[in-house]
Amino acid sequence: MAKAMARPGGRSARVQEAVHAAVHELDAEVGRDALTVPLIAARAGVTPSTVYRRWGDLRELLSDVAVEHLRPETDPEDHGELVADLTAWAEQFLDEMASPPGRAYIRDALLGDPDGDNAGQCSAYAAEQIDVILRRATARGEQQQPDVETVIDHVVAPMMYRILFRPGALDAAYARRLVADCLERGRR
Amino acid sequence: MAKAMARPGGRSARVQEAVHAAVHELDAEVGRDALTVPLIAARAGVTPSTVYRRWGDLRELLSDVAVEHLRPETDPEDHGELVADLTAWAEQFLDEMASPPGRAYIRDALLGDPDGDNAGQCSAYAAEQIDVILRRATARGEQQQPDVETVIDHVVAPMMYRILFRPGALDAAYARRLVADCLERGRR
DNA sequence: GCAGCTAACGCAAAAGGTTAGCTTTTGCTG
DNA sequence: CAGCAAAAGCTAACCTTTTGCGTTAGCTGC
Repeated sequence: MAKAMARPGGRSARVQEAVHAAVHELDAEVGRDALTVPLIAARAGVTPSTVYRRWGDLRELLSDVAVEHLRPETDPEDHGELVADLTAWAEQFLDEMASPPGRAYIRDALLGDPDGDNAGQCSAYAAEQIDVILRRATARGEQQQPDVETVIDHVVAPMMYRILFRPGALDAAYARRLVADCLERGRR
Repeated sequence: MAKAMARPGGRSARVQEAVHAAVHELDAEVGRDALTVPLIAARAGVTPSTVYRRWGDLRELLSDVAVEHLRPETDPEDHGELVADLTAWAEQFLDEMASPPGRAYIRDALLGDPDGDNAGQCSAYAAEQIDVILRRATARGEQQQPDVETVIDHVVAPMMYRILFRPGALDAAYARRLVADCLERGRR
């Protein structure tokens, strides 16, 4: 997330946008590992010292950009039933997060984040999506749902843990199993 | 984890040890953020280029050192019963990992780890400890245990997820609850 | 609108970190 | 003990990062 700006409108906002755009462009052109602050600054039409003063260093800048990529663009799809909604969402989440670019964004977001704000934001995104799904189920009158924290602990956390700490492959079946276990838990 | 050395004995080993020792000393003296490759190299009696050639950059070196810190020193304590063993281990694990130095080591380990080897090693440490606890329970004749993967998914993963992605506080009660839920799962 | 104020940016120089080519040392092997 | 190759030393160029100072641009109150 962008740092709180004392002057949200005007030049500050333009600079921030230009820098973020430059990161996107150069990431696509030269690749994530070849990014440097002077390179990004030149593309953004800004001096390097501006970037250093605003973001501190390259890692914090990339962390900000990564969080933008991890923000979900739409609400989860409605399949008419809690199990289906949650399963579909978990499958898509795992698919996106476990992909090479997904892993890179997660790492960047966690990496350049001294106070944990960006990481907290990532978690909040997932929590919001889950909350939407659970509220929908409530509106339908479905009973015995788990709460958001339970879903995070038993569905999101295992997937993220494996993405970060386990080299191996992850498939949709794993996501389905986690969701099934989690819902069964609430019914027993 | 140290890179595989073509010549495990002799100078290579001495250099590696000197550099690791220098990191430990300087970390204590000047603090984690003031560490630089030239500084570490000077303390280790080595030229910077040696460090760059062996480790690539500072982050990979710190990642290696962090994994050493995260290696458990002893087997988990034996309390005579699976529930007690697992609960005590989880409480201690959470306590260590959620502490400021613990978080710093986790971040360092994940950070300078292009291929995920170091992160995998961290996960393997936890898996080994859990395996010891479960084998003990088997030896006692306790039935209906979860397997290692289940404990990782439902106990380790939630704790690590919250440490990494949630700014908030974590207490021993959370660890106890996760263990209790996990064992109950196996018994239903 | 038009001063006055200050945060944010540009510029440039200095300091420090990183890389690369080449030489020397060191440990293994026959 | 002689030959070989891996690893470390050395040095110089390169790039990144920091820092101080002058300038611009957006707010605020009149």
